[in-house]
Formats: sequence, structure tokens, C-alpha cells
Amino acid sequence: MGNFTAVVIDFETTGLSPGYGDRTIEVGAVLVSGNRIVDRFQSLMNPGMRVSGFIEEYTGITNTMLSTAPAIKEVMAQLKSFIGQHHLVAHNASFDSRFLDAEFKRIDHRRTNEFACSMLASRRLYPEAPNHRLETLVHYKKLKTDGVHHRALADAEMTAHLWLNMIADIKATYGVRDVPFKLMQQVTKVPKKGLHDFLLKKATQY
DNA sequence: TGCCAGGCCCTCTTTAGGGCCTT
Repeated sequence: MGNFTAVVIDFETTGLSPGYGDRTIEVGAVLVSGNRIVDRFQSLMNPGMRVSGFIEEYTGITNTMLSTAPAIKEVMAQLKSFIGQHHLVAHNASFDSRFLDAEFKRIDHRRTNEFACSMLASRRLYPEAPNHRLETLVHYKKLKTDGVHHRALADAEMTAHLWLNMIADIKATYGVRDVPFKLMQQVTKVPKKGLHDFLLKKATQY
């Protein structure tokens, strides 16, 4: 078993809210198939505005680097192709989905792909973790990392490893044979107290 | 021009407030 396929995505942006003018400055995405990463996509994007000193410091992405980067719309067209019809995963997916939808809208495209959130899943599966920031979870679960944080491709890869680790833990702990995207989506929505019984019940269905 | 988020989730809740996550 293990035909799980999804694109794990991460954006670096000029701020927190596309509704107030913030734009994307970098995207990283990895195609996960079965239990491994099989393809990668990464690009900086010129947002047409200066990014703050905070963002330069937080991401290591400077205004100089962005001055020679391709326009956002060009990268979005490539990203649209990379994503295709795959399901999507992100850490705190509400954030990345808002930016993805806002930038897609600017190229007259509307997302139909479903999202699932690794943060919501980790809060249920690893309630004992110190916190549920991506960086903390990577260390807590001893996941593969190159030590880079707050860059899009590195964060997408770490999120992918976290996602695969959660799938493996569900299989090992509950004896669920296969963990499709739909089941992971349900994990992010089931009431926290009901997760244990929910997964025990699923062990007989998958 | 400047405004500056939003969804989840807990609790001393539901006629609400605040911490957690993302940049």
C-alpha cells in the first residue's frame, strides 16, 4: 500500500495578509508520492515592492535578490502546472491557501485542489510536543533537515517529512493499512478528544 | 494615505477573550 500523492507547498511573503496588499516572494513545493519526495519546484518572485527589514532578516531573502527575480505571475503559471490536480498540504494551510488563492486570482485562475493542514494534524497526533511550530516538530520528531528554516523549499521539504511521519505513526499505532489524503483531512477535523476512537475505527476500514 | 489577518481551540465559554500558528 502507499499510493498517497500530494503536493506540499510553502510560501515566503511580504507579510501576513494578502487582503492588505501582502504578496508572495518565494514558493517551494514538493511532490510526495508513496512515502518519498519525487519532484521539487522552487522560485523567488519579484513582488514589485520593497520588503521590510524584518522579512529580510526573517527569511534571508533580500531586496537585492528579489530585484532580479521573475515576476510573480510568471512563477504562478509554472506553479499551476506543477500542482496540477494534486491534493495540497501546508503547515498552517489557512495561511498558504490564502496567498495561493490571491496570487492565482491575479492570473485569472481559481484553485479547486483540496488542502490539508499539517499543523492541525500535528496538534492532534502529537499533543505532547512542546509546541507545533514546524521547526520544533522537526527536532521533536527527529525529521530529516538541512538546518535551513524560513526558506520556501526547505520548509516544504520539512513539512513533507512531517506529513509522511504522521502517516507512518498512524499506521504503526492504530494498524491502519492505508492512510489516504481524505483520512488525513478527517484527522485535522475530528474533535481532539475523539481522535483515538476515530483512528481505531478506521483500522477496520482501510 | 493608511488602515494592517484569520482560523482553530481552550476555558474561569456560548451575551468572550486570548494564545497559537503562518510571514
